[in-house]
Amino acid sequence: MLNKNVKYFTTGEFAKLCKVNKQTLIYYDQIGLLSPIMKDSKDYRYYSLAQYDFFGVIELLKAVGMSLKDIQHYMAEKSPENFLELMHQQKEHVAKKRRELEMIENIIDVKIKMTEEALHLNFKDITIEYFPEDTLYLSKNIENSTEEQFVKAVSDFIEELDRSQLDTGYPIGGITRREQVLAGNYDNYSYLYIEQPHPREGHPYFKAIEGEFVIGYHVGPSSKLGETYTRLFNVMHEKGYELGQYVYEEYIYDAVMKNREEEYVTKIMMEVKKVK
Amino acid sequence: MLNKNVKYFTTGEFAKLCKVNKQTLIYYDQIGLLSPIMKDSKDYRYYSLAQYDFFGVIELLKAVGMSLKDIQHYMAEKSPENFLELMHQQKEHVAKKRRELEMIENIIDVKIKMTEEALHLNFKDITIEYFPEDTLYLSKNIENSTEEQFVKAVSDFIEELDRSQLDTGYPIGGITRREQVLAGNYDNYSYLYIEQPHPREGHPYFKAIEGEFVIGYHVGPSSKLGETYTRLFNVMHEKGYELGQYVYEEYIYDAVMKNREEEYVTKIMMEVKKVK
DNA sequence: CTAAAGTATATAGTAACTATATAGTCAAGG
DNA sequence: CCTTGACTATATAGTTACTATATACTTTAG
Repeated sequence: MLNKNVKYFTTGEFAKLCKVNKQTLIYYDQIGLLSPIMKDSKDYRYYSLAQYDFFGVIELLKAVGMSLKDIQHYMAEKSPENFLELMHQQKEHVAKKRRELEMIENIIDVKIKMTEEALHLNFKDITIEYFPEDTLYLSKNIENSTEEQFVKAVSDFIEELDRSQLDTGYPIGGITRREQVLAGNYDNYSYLYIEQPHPREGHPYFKAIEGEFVIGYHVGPSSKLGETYTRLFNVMHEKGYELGQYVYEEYIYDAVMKNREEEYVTKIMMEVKKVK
Repeated sequence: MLNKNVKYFTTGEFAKLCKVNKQTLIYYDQIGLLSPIMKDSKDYRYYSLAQYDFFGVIELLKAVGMSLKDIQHYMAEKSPENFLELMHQQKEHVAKKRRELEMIENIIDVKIKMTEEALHLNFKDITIEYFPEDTLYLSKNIENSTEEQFVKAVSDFIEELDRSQLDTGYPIGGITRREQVLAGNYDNYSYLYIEQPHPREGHPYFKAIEGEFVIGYHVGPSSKLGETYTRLFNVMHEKGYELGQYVYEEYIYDAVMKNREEEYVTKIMMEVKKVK
């Protein structure tokens, strides 16, 4: 490269150039990945500027997730052809990682939105709110399923979220049919769901109907859900509403809760309509 | 969350759900990061679906680069406020990492382009080519610099490339003034440069002039550059050209070269103009 | 009732550094 | 010339976040 016969860098200088620990260069030398172009009689290491380019390639390959061992193997039989192949592979790989980061950015936005909402929340309030139409991704039907079927359905659902990148950062919720709720079977969900603010083509989505919902929060174990449902029903009747077709339950995000509160909080959203 | 009083997942089931090694869950339990909601008399672990959400947050925080220790510290004093702050920090952080990946994608494209060019190259050929105007980012002037000044200039230049994200994947080259070349001082560069195919605002760029260039390759140590320059001058004169203002030298990328070729290859691009 | 598949603990190994301890080298100032 | 501080070196141990292995107990399917 430049003035390569003129000046060498000591380990310290070269480490500074490469922005790594001096020990890292010594380590790379030890494993034979990048050895100084020259060592003097006192075993002092000297690097050339050309080796900075070489280090740059190591950094690039590391950045795309290759192990030092793999990098070393590649370097052992490098050729323009091999390098091209490697770069084409890694181009794909990096693009995938970038898309993953973009997903994470979306998830973070969702978490922020959800947490901000949670901050202004009083778990004792029961409200009636209008929700616009909302797109949900549903699990297969799990009504009246056995434990095993339920576990399998959950696994499949989560598997599908992963494979199709449908994990939006929203919590996984459960949908219970009106009839089950009225019979007091609050845990007998018909579907699991996850909200999809930006639905994509090619998936069988479910549209939650727009309309009015009675919203309340259940604090405590699900065995006592009945008490909260009773409170919700009371408010519902008072205000002149009757139960719609589905009830939606979501778990309020654990990582957000204050530590000492050991209790679970479940958000309950009941579809309702005015009594005629 | 869902049916939380109904069904627990065994370590194996939960590991499958979370797509991690079973041992990883045991490890998380050991360090107290994520312990099963319940252990039976035989010390079998049982996880709830709510803990899957919790695991998801751990994954998210891991994905943004937090250490398990930091995650643990956060979890020890989690609150909506802390979580919000964390998410806002990490949003920035992730965006930065995404931009880094985007840069890597660009660099990979450049490497592919360069390597494909190198594949069709015969180092013995000397050609005359027309180059359109090209934007370069230059180091400070290093003509007649001492060794120390040179090392400092290189460090500063690379530092600046890093800080301003000007590392495009193109090699770092050197520009020599016509007078130095004619005097045989091929190593006395006036500037270092790196090509900037997508120049950004706010940087003092140098425009390499468009025009015709004599292109040749020097194989071997820079001490023998003179021989190659002589060949280039011969071709230049034969074709009725004279030397322009600057000569550009680039090192042909080491990681691309076949392993057994120990020699350095330098690409030399001489600005030339027709003799009147 | 046995075999396979699952659970547990304990321990060691891994990658890619990173830190520490000890010792030799060199350049600058008194 | 000598000392001091900033370098250099090697050797070894520690770190993180797993991962693998060995051994033993438990559950489940045929």
